[in-house]
Amino acid sequence: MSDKLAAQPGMTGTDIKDAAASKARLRLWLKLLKATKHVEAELRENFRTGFDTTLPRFDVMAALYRVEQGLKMSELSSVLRVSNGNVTGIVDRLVEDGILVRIPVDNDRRATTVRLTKAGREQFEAMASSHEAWIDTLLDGIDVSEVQHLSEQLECIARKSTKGED
Amino acid sequence: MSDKLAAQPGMTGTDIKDAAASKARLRLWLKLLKATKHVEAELRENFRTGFDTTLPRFDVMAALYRVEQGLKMSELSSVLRVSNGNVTGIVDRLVEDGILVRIPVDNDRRATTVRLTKAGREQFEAMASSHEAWIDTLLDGIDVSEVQHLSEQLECIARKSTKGED
DNA sequence: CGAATATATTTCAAGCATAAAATTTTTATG
DNA sequence: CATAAAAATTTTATGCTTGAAATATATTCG
Repeated sequence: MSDKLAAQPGMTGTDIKDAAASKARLRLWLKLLKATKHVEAELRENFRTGFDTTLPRFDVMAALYRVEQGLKMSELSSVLRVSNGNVTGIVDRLVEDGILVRIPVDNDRRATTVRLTKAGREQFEAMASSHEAWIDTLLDGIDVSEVQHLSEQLECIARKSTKGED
Repeated sequence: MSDKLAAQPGMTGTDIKDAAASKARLRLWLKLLKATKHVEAELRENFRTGFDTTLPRFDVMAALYRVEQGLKMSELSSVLRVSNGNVTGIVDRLVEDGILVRIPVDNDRRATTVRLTKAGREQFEAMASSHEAWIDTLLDGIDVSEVQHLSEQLECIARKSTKGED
Protein backbone atom coordinates (compact mmCIF):
# COMPACT_ATOMS: atom_id res chain seq x y z
CA MET A 1 0.00 0.00 0.00
CA SER A 2 1.92 3.04 -1.26
CA ASP A 3 -0.11 5.53 0.74
CA LYS A 4 1.51 8.93 0.57
CA LEU A 5 -0.47 10.08 3.58
CA ALA A 6 -0.10 7.14 5.96
CA ALA A 7 2.55 7.47 8.66
CA GLN A 8 5.88 6.21 7.31
CA PRO A 9 9.20 5.40 9.07
CA GLY A 10 11.01 8.44 7.67
CA MET A 11 8.28 10.97 8.42
CA THR A 12 8.62 14.01 10.66
CA GLY A 13 6.25 14.78 13.52
CA THR A 14 4.25 17.12 11.32
CA ASP A 15 3.87 14.53 8.61
CA ILE A 16 2.58 12.02 11.12
CA LYS A 17 0.08 14.50 12.48
CA ASP A 18 -1.10 15.23 8.93
CA ALA A 19 -1.50 11.55 8.21
CA ALA A 20 -3.67 11.15 11.29
CA ALA A 21 -5.75 14.17 10.33
CA SER A 22 -6.16 12.73 6.86
CA LYS A 23 -7.49 9.44 8.25
CA ALA A 24 -9.83 11.35 10.56
CA ARG A 25 -11.21 13.33 7.62
CA LEU A 26 -11.70 10.15 5.64
CA ARG A 27 -13.71 8.63 8.48
CA LEU A 28 -15.70 11.84 8.79
CA TRP A 29 -16.48 11.76 5.08
CA LEU A 30 -17.72 8.20 5.34
CA LYS A 31 -20.04 9.20 8.16
CA LEU A 32 -21.26 12.25 6.27
CA LEU A 33 -22.02 10.01 3.32
CA LYS A 34 -23.74 7.43 5.49
CA ALA A 35 -25.95 10.00 7.19
CA THR A 36 -26.91 11.63 3.90
CA LYS A 37 -27.65 8.34 2.14
CA HIS A 38 -29.73 7.25 5.08
CA VAL A 39 -31.89 10.37 5.01
CA GLU A 40 -32.21 10.16 1.24
CA ALA A 41 -33.30 6.53 1.44
CA GLU A 42 -35.98 7.37 4.02
CA LEU A 43 -37.22 10.27 1.92
CA ARG A 44 -37.30 8.21 -1.27
CA GLU A 45 -39.28 5.48 0.45
CA ASN A 46 -41.72 8.01 1.92
CA PHE A 47 -42.21 9.79 -1.39
CA ARG A 48 -42.77 6.48 -3.12
CA THR A 49 -45.28 5.01 -0.69
CA GLY A 50 -46.93 8.29 0.29
CA PHE A 51 -47.12 10.15 -3.01
CA ASP A 52 -46.05 7.69 -5.69
CA THR A 53 -43.27 10.03 -6.77
CA THR A 54 -39.50 10.43 -6.48
CA LEU A 55 -37.00 12.78 -4.89
CA PRO A 56 -35.71 14.15 -8.21
CA ARG A 57 -39.24 15.01 -9.26
CA PHE A 58 -39.80 16.74 -5.92
CA ASP A 59 -36.56 18.70 -6.37
CA VAL A 60 -37.68 19.96 -9.77
CA MET A 61 -41.06 20.96 -8.39
CA ALA A 62 -39.46 22.69 -5.41
CA ALA A 63 -37.20 24.75 -7.65
CA LEU A 64 -40.14 25.82 -9.79
CA TYR A 65 -42.43 26.52 -6.84
CA ARG A 66 -40.15 29.35 -5.77
CA VAL A 67 -40.36 31.06 -9.16
CA GLU A 68 -43.95 31.41 -10.22
CA GLN A 69 -43.17 32.57 -13.76
CA GLY A 70 -41.04 29.48 -14.31
CA LEU A 71 -37.45 28.80 -15.31
CA LYS A 72 -35.68 27.98 -18.54
CA MET A 73 -34.37 24.43 -18.84
CA SER A 74 -30.81 25.66 -18.48
CA GLU A 75 -31.66 27.67 -15.37
CA LEU A 76 -33.32 24.62 -13.90
CA SER A 77 -30.33 22.37 -14.45
CA SER A 78 -28.06 25.06 -13.09
CA VAL A 79 -30.14 25.58 -9.93
CA LEU A 80 -30.42 21.85 -9.32
CA ARG A 81 -26.82 21.22 -10.33
CA VAL A 82 -27.66 18.31 -12.57
CA SER A 83 -26.98 17.81 -16.26
CA ASN A 84 -29.16 19.30 -18.99
CA GLY A 85 -30.03 15.89 -20.39
CA ASN A 86 -31.16 14.71 -16.99
CA VAL A 87 -33.55 17.62 -16.54
CA THR A 88 -35.02 16.97 -19.97
CA GLY A 89 -36.09 13.47 -18.95
CA ILE A 90 -37.55 14.41 -15.58
CA VAL A 91 -39.42 17.37 -17.05
CA ASP A 92 -40.76 15.18 -19.88
CA ARG A 93 -42.37 12.87 -17.37
CA LEU A 94 -43.72 15.71 -15.21
CA VAL A 95 -45.29 17.29 -18.30
CA GLU A 96 -46.92 13.97 -19.23
CA ASP A 97 -48.42 13.90 -15.74
CA GLY A 98 -49.83 17.42 -16.03
CA ILE A 99 -47.61 18.82 -13.29
CA LEU A 100 -45.50 21.06 -15.53
CA VAL A 101 -46.02 23.00 -18.76
CA ARG A 102 -43.42 24.04 -21.31
CA ILE A 103 -43.81 27.57 -22.59
CA PRO A 104 -41.90 28.93 -25.61
CA VAL A 105 -39.65 31.91 -24.94
CA ASP A 106 -40.30 35.07 -26.97
CA ASN A 107 -37.48 36.09 -29.28
CA ASP A 108 -35.53 32.88 -28.75
CA ARG A 109 -36.87 29.75 -30.35
CA ARG A 110 -34.06 27.65 -28.88
CA ALA A 111 -35.23 28.09 -25.30
CA THR A 112 -38.20 26.84 -23.30
CA THR A 113 -39.57 27.97 -19.98
CA VAL A 114 -40.98 25.37 -17.63
CA ARG A 115 -43.64 26.20 -15.08
CA LEU A 116 -45.77 24.37 -12.51
CA THR A 117 -49.44 23.97 -13.40
CA LYS A 118 -52.10 24.75 -10.79
CA ALA A 119 -52.35 21.02 -10.10
CA GLY A 120 -48.58 20.93 -9.82
CA ARG A 121 -48.51 23.73 -7.25
CA GLU A 122 -51.18 22.02 -5.19
CA GLN A 123 -49.41 18.68 -5.27
CA PHE A 124 -46.15 20.33 -4.30
CA GLU A 125 -47.66 22.04 -1.29
CA ALA A 126 -49.00 18.77 0.07
CA MET A 127 -45.66 17.06 -0.46
CA ALA A 128 -43.59 19.92 0.95
CA SER A 129 -45.48 19.80 4.20
CA SER A 130 -44.80 16.09 4.63
CA HIS A 131 -41.22 16.54 3.50
CA GLU A 132 -40.54 19.11 6.18
CA ALA A 133 -42.07 16.85 8.82
CA TRP A 134 -39.94 13.89 7.70
CA ILE A 135 -36.77 15.97 7.86
CA ASP A 136 -37.78 17.27 11.26
CA THR A 137 -38.03 13.70 12.53
CA LEU A 138 -34.86 12.50 10.88
CA LEU A 139 -32.71 15.38 12.13
CA ASP A 140 -34.22 15.76 15.55
CA GLY A 141 -31.11 14.37 17.19
CA ILE A 142 -29.38 17.61 16.21
CA ASP A 143 -29.39 20.38 18.75
CA VAL A 144 -30.96 23.46 17.24
CA SER A 145 -28.20 25.45 18.91
CA GLU A 146 -25.69 23.41 16.90
CA VAL A 147 -27.36 24.01 13.61
CA GLN A 148 -25.66 27.32 12.88
CA HIS A 149 -22.20 25.97 13.57
CA LEU A 150 -22.77 22.75 11.68
CA SER A 151 -24.10 24.74 8.74
CA GLU A 152 -20.94 26.79 8.54
CA GLN A 153 -18.75 23.69 8.45
CA LEU A 154 -20.85 22.23 5.66
CA GLU A 155 -20.82 25.48 3.70
CA CYS A 156 -17.08 25.40 3.68
CA ILE A 157 -16.96 21.83 2.45
CA ALA A 158 -19.30 22.75 -0.37
CA ARG A 159 -16.83 25.37 -1.61
CA LYS A 160 -13.64 23.29 -1.74
CA SER A 161 -12.20 21.89 -4.92
CA THR A 162 -9.53 19.28 -5.56
CA LYS A 163 -8.08 21.35 -8.37
CA GLY A 164 -6.38 24.65 -7.50
CA GLU A 165 -7.45 27.73 -5.52
CA ASP A 166 -10.23 28.10 -2.94
CA MET B 1 -50.30 25.86 1.90
CA SER B 2 -51.58 23.65 4.73
CA ASP B 3 -48.24 23.43 6.49
CA LYS B 4 -48.74 21.79 9.84
CA LEU B 5 -45.38 23.06 11.02
CA ALA B 6 -45.43 26.69 9.94
CA ALA B 7 -46.35 29.24 12.61
CA GLN B 8 -50.14 29.69 12.61
CA PRO B 9 -52.38 32.32 14.30
CA GLY B 10 -53.73 29.87 16.88
CA MET B 11 -50.40 28.37 17.88
CA THR B 12 -48.89 28.44 21.36
CA GLY B 13 -45.37 29.66 22.08
CA THR B 14 -44.04 26.12 22.02
CA ASP B 15 -45.62 25.40 18.65
CA ILE B 16 -44.02 28.49 17.17
CA LYS B 17 -40.63 27.51 18.52
CA ASP B 18 -41.04 24.03 17.03
CA ALA B 19 -41.95 25.47 13.65
CA ALA B 20 -38.78 27.56 13.67
CA ALA B 21 -36.68 24.55 14.64
CA SER B 22 -38.28 22.57 11.86
CA LYS B 23 -37.33 25.21 9.29
CA ALA B 24 -33.79 25.33 10.67
CA ARG B 25 -33.46 21.55 10.33
CA LEU B 26 -34.77 21.73 6.77
CA ARG B 27 -32.12 24.30 5.87
CA LEU B 28 -29.48 22.20 7.58
CA TRP B 29 -30.54 19.15 5.59
CA LEU B 30 -30.26 21.09 2.34
CA LYS B 31 -26.73 22.13 3.26
CA LEU B 32 -25.80 18.60 4.27
CA LEU B 33 -27.07 17.40 0.92
CA LYS B 34 -25.27 20.14 -0.97
CA ALA B 35 -21.95 19.43 0.75
CA THR B 36 -22.24 15.69 0.17
CA LYS B 37 -23.24 16.02 -3.47
CA HIS B 38 -20.39 18.43 -4.05
CA VAL B 39 -17.80 16.03 -2.64
CA GLU B 40 -19.32 13.13 -4.56
CA ALA B 41 -19.20 15.10 -7.79
CA GLU B 42 -15.53 15.95 -7.27
CA LEU B 43 -14.70 12.33 -6.48
CA ARG B 44 -16.63 11.01 -9.48
CA GLU B 45 -14.84 13.42 -11.79
CA ASN B 46 -11.46 12.50 -10.31
CA PHE B 47 -12.11 8.78 -10.56
CA ARG B 48 -13.25 9.19 -14.14
CA THR B 49 -10.37 11.30 -15.40
CA GLY B 50 -7.68 9.77 -13.19
CA PHE B 51 -8.57 6.08 -13.24
CA ASP B 52 -11.33 5.68 -15.80
CA THR B 53 -13.60 4.20 -13.17
CA THR B 54 -16.58 5.11 -10.99
CA LEU B 55 -17.40 5.64 -7.34
CA PRO B 56 -19.69 2.57 -7.11
CA ARG B 57 -16.93 0.38 -8.53
CA PHE B 58 -14.50 1.84 -6.00
CA ASP B 59 -16.96 1.17 -3.18
CA VAL B 60 -17.26 -2.49 -4.16
CA MET B 61 -13.49 -2.83 -4.37
CA ALA B 62 -13.04 -1.11 -1.00
CA ALA B 63 -15.48 -3.48 0.69
CA LEU B 64 -13.68 -6.50 -0.76
CA TYR B 65 -10.20 -5.18 -0.02
CA ARG B 66 -10.93 -5.42 3.69
CA VAL B 67 -11.89 -9.10 3.47
CA GLU B 68 -9.24 -11.03 1.63
CA GLN B 69 -11.25 -14.25 1.38
CA GLY B 70 -14.08 -12.36 -0.29
CA LEU B 71 -17.76 -11.83 0.42
CA LYS B 72 -20.97 -13.41 -0.76
CA MET B 73 -23.15 -11.30 -3.03
CA SER B 74 -25.69 -10.82 -0.27
CA GLU B 75 -23.01 -9.76 2.20
CA LEU B 76 -21.69 -7.28 -0.31
CA SER B 77 -25.06 -5.67 -0.92
CA SER B 78 -25.68 -5.58 2.82
CA VAL B 79 -22.31 -3.94 3.60
CA LEU B 80 -22.73 -1.39 0.82
CA ARG B 81 -26.42 -0.91 1.57
CA VAL B 82 -27.46 -1.20 -2.05
CA SER B 83 -29.90 -3.62 -3.66
CA ASN B 84 -28.92 -7.14 -4.68
CA GLY B 85 -29.70 -6.50 -8.31
CA ASN B 86 -27.48 -3.47 -8.36
CA VAL B 87 -24.49 -5.38 -6.99
CA THR B 88 -24.99 -8.05 -9.65
CA GLY B 89 -24.48 -5.52 -12.43
CA ILE B 90 -21.45 -3.80 -10.92
CA VAL B 91 -19.79 -7.13 -10.11
CA ASP B 92 -20.50 -8.41 -13.64
CA ARG B 93 -18.54 -5.52 -15.10
CA LEU B 94 -15.69 -5.79 -12.61
CA VAL B 95 -15.38 -9.51 -13.40
CA GLU B 96 -15.26 -8.73 -17.13
CA ASP B 97 -12.40 -6.34 -16.39
CA GLY B 98 -10.43 -8.93 -14.44
CA ILE B 99 -10.71 -7.05 -11.15
CA LEU B 100 -12.97 -9.57 -9.40
CA VAL B 101 -13.52 -13.33 -9.52
CA ARG B 102 -16.65 -15.26 -8.60
CA ILE B 103 -16.00 -18.40 -6.57
CA PRO B 104 -18.66 -21.04 -5.93
CA VAL B 105 -19.49 -21.66 -2.29
CA ASP B 106 -19.06 -25.24 -1.03
CA ASN B 107 -22.26 -26.93 0.11
CA ASP B 108 -24.49 -24.17 -1.23
CA ARG B 109 -24.89 -23.95 -4.95
CA ARG B 110 -27.15 -20.90 -4.65
CA ALA B 111 -24.41 -18.65 -3.35
CA THR B 112 -21.27 -17.12 -4.85
CA THR B 113 -18.30 -15.54 -3.18
CA VAL B 114 -16.70 -12.55 -4.86
CA ARG B 115 -13.04 -11.71 -4.34
CA LEU B 116 -10.52 -9.18 -5.65
CA THR B 117 -7.89 -10.55 -8.04
CA LYS B 118 -4.24 -9.63 -7.55
CA ALA B 119 -4.64 -7.00 -10.25
CA GLY B 120 -7.76 -5.78 -8.46
CA ARG B 121 -5.93 -5.39 -5.15
CA GLU B 122 -3.14 -3.46 -6.83
CA GLN B 123 -5.52 -1.15 -8.64
CA PHE B 124 -7.43 -0.55 -5.44
CA GLU B 125 -4.32 0.42 -3.52
CA ALA B 126 -3.39 3.05 -6.08
CA MET B 127 -6.90 4.47 -6.12
CA ALA B 128 -7.31 4.41 -2.33
CA SER B 129 -4.24 6.55 -1.90
CA SER B 130 -5.56 9.19 -4.28
CA HIS B 131 -9.01 8.95 -2.78
CA GLU B 132 -7.70 9.72 0.68
CA ALA B 133 -5.76 12.70 -0.64
CA TRP B 134 -8.83 14.07 -2.45
CA ILE B 135 -10.93 13.79 0.70
CA ASP B 136 -8.18 15.44 2.70
CA THR B 137 -8.28 18.42 0.34
CA LEU B 138 -12.06 18.63 0.17
CA LEU B 139 -12.59 18.48 3.93
CA ASP B 140 -9.62 20.56 5.00
CA GLY B 141 -11.88 23.42 6.02
CA ILE B 142 -12.99 21.24 8.92
CA ASP B 143 -11.11 21.62 12.15
CA VAL B 144 -9.71 18.28 13.20
CA SER B 145 -10.78 19.15 16.72
CA GLU B 146 -14.35 19.39 15.43
CA VAL B 147 -14.31 16.05 13.73
CA GLN B 148 -15.25 14.01 16.79
CA HIS B 149 -18.21 16.21 17.62
CA LEU B 150 -19.40 16.42 14.04
CA SER B 151 -19.13 12.66 13.74
CA GLU B 152 -21.39 12.11 16.70
CA GLN B 153 -24.06 14.38 15.26
CA LEU B 154 -23.94 12.52 11.98
CA GLU B 155 -24.04 9.12 13.70
CA CYS B 156 -27.26 10.11 15.35
CA ILE B 157 -28.81 11.22 12.08
CA ALA B 158 -27.89 7.89 10.53
CA ARG B 159 -29.91 6.06 13.17
CA LYS B 160 -33.21 7.96 12.97
CA SER B 161 -36.25 6.65 11.17
CA THR B 162 -39.48 8.32 10.10
CA LYS B 163 -41.48 5.28 11.17
CA GLY B 164 -41.74 4.51 14.88
CA GLU B 165 -39.18 3.87 17.67
CA ASP B 166 -35.54 5.07 17.87
C1' DC C 1 -25.00 39.52 -46.13
C1' DG C 2 -22.80 35.13 -44.86
C1' DA C 3 -19.65 32.12 -42.55
C1' DA C 4 -17.94 31.08 -38.10
C1' DT C 5 -18.98 30.81 -33.41
C1' DA C 6 -21.80 30.55 -29.40
C1' DT C 7 -26.00 29.17 -26.92
C1' DA C 8 -30.17 26.23 -25.62
C1' DT C 9 -31.80 22.07 -25.69
C1' DT C 10 -32.37 17.17 -26.87
C1' DT C 11 -30.67 12.69 -27.99
C1' DC C 12 -27.72 8.88 -27.11
C1' DA C 13 -24.93 5.29 -24.86
C1' DA C 14 -23.49 3.57 -20.71
C1' DG C 15 -23.88 2.82 -16.00
C1' DC C 16 -26.18 3.17 -11.37
C1' DA C 17 -30.27 2.37 -8.48
C1' DT C 18 -34.52 0.47 -6.90
C1' DA C 19 -38.49 -2.79 -6.27
C1' DA C 20 -40.65 -6.71 -7.74
C1' DA C 21 -40.81 -11.08 -10.11
C1' DA C 22 -38.50 -15.19 -11.40
C1' DT C 23 -35.05 -18.94 -10.81
C1' DT C 24 -32.46 -22.20 -8.44
C1' DT C 25 -31.16 -24.54 -4.45
C1' DT C 26 -31.54 -25.54 0.44
C1' DT C 27 -33.97 -26.45 4.65
C1' DA C 28 -37.89 -27.67 7.40
C1' DT C 29 -41.74 -30.48 8.47
C1' DG C 30 -45.62 -33.46 8.01
C1' DC D 1 -39.50 -38.92 1.32
C1' DA D 2 -42.28 -35.23 -0.53
C1' DT D 3 -43.77 -30.96 -0.48
C1' DA D 4 -43.83 -26.41 1.47
C1' DA D 5 -41.22 -22.63 2.97
C1' DA D 6 -37.03 -20.05 3.05
C1' DA D 7 -32.81 -18.23 1.12
C1' DA D 8 -29.35 -16.54 -2.54
C1' DT D 9 -29.10 -14.69 -6.56
C1' DT D 10 -30.47 -12.97 -11.14
C1' DT D 11 -33.66 -10.86 -14.21
C1' DT D 12 -36.83 -7.31 -15.52
C1' DA D 13 -38.98 -2.83 -15.78
C1' DT D 14 -38.46 1.80 -14.80
C1' DG D 15 -36.21 5.88 -13.76
C1' DC D 16 -32.02 8.81 -12.52
C1' DT D 17 -27.44 10.38 -13.93
C1' DT D 18 -23.61 11.66 -16.61
C1' DG D 19 -20.77 13.16 -20.60
C1' DA D 20 -20.63 13.57 -25.34
C1' DA D 21 -22.68 14.11 -29.79
C1' DA D 22 -26.36 16.07 -32.44
C1' DT D 23 -29.79 19.66 -33.65
C1' DA D 24 -31.56 24.02 -34.00
C1' DT D 25 -31.40 28.78 -33.40
C1' DA D 26 -28.88 33.27 -32.34
C1' DT D 27 -25.08 36.28 -32.52
C1' DT D 28 -20.77 38.17 -34.19
C1' DC D 29 -17.90 40.21 -37.37
C1' DG D 30 -15.31 40.31 -41.79
